[in-house]
Amino acid sequence: MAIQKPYIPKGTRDFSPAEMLKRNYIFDTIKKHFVRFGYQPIETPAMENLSTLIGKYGEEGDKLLFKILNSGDFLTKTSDELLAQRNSQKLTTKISEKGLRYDLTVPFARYVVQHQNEINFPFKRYQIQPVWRADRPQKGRYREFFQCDADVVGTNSMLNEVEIVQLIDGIFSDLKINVVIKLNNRKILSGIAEILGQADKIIDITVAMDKLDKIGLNNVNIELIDKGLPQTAVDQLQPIILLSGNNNEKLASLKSVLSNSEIGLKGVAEMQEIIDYLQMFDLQNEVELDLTLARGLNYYTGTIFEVKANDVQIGSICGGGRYDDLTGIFGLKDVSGVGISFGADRIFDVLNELDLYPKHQSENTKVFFVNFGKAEEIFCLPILAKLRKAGVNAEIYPEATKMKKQMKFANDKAIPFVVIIGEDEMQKGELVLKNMESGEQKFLSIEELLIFMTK
RNA sequence: GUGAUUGUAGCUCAGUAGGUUAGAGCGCUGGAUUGUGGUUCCAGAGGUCGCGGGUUCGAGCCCCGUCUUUCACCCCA
Repeated sequence: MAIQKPYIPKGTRDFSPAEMLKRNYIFDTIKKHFVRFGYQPIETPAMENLSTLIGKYGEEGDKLLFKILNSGDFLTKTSDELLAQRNSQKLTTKISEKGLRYDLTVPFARYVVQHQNEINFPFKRYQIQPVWRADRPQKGRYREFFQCDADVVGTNSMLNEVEIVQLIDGIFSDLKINVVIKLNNRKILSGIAEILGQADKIIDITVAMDKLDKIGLNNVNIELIDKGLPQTAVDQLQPIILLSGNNNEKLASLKSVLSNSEIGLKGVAEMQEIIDYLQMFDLQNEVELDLTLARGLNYYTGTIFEVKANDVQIGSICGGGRYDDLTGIFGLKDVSGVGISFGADRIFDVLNELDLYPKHQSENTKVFFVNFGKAEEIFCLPILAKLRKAGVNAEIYPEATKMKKQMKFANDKAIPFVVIIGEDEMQKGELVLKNMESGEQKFLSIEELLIFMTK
């Protein structure tokens, strides 16, 4: 058989032990904060029924779903007529019934409906799992990536939004990434469209406004005209797009601009409540009310969150919002929820670019024993057992090879301490502990080693 | 999905106008140093030039296809 060069599918990646240490640091940090706010873990299958997924992410999203072929000889059950049509979309529904999940929110909605009688509402759940999108890969964009979601359903309180901002702030402070936390409210956007007399064009308006940073005001206006907005409405929109000042000033202006829009005022009131509450806390990162923030309008109905890293050019690393009726499509009405999703892979890229990882990863081996032979093994193994029992990650080289090779092994593995026990040490009842970073060595008794490694 | 772009040693990259035996740095292996890694010195190993086809006396280099990479748009974490 011909030898084939191994490779992995487009947009996917392998992660080495060193990379996994870094990734687990991210996951552990995020998880720690989720738990601290009372979120509980769930997991859902990698694949869902296509009927669960299709139509939830818009037309674009449907195209990006990975579909799984049915088992068995499905073509024999397909009519010649259908095959002759060569209509991929139509054929797909006959030969594929399952797909890989596209995000964690829709599977969560499905979960809530399916398990509604077991769930204790308000239900706070977190979920850290991979999702798949048949997108064309580019920077910060993969076909398989992890999302870390925290959502709470069954409560309308703005307290949830306040806590989510605290959660975001806590996580990125811990990861040492400087971010700006952007907030907006879909109701405010609706109000703006309403006072412009363009309620039906809300999506076009917000999508265009969202590009302000990227393409500039002129191009935004061109796009608005392009989408059929009258010049008068565009003119009326200008002061809103360019709204400046601090959050309270922005809210005050909005309040007067939106005075004739009930929904708009509701949005302003919600935002005001969140901003007021947040003033009680000493947040590490900037919180900014940004009217040009649009995001997934597919299901968001209230607050919208988005987080951007200040020091790295990459898409948003975290985003979410409130949805009033996510579970409605699965038959459970009036369950409001709000959630946030951390993009672990982009956070990984940001941390790599800024090299913000802690020096020593707690998952790594802390102390390494050089192996000199049988007698030394017998002497060392009980010490290793004691260390491990005390919670110290420890290992011994499995063979009595050249010391140089063993030292290099420990060095390559970034192990901070090496214990050397040969004939001399066994006789004297002491051991040599080498600090691999400073190169310094000292003699210790076994008891002293245990105390040193566990402190 | 649209338009570009990339691929040569484990990694980062040279490779002249198409010419005989494809190079460097880092890494790797061994030695200097049989109880000391990370620094230094010496030596060595390592290549279907992404894959398939074509043009040519001759292709890493030119042409076509394909896969992959990166980027913009769309959209998004």
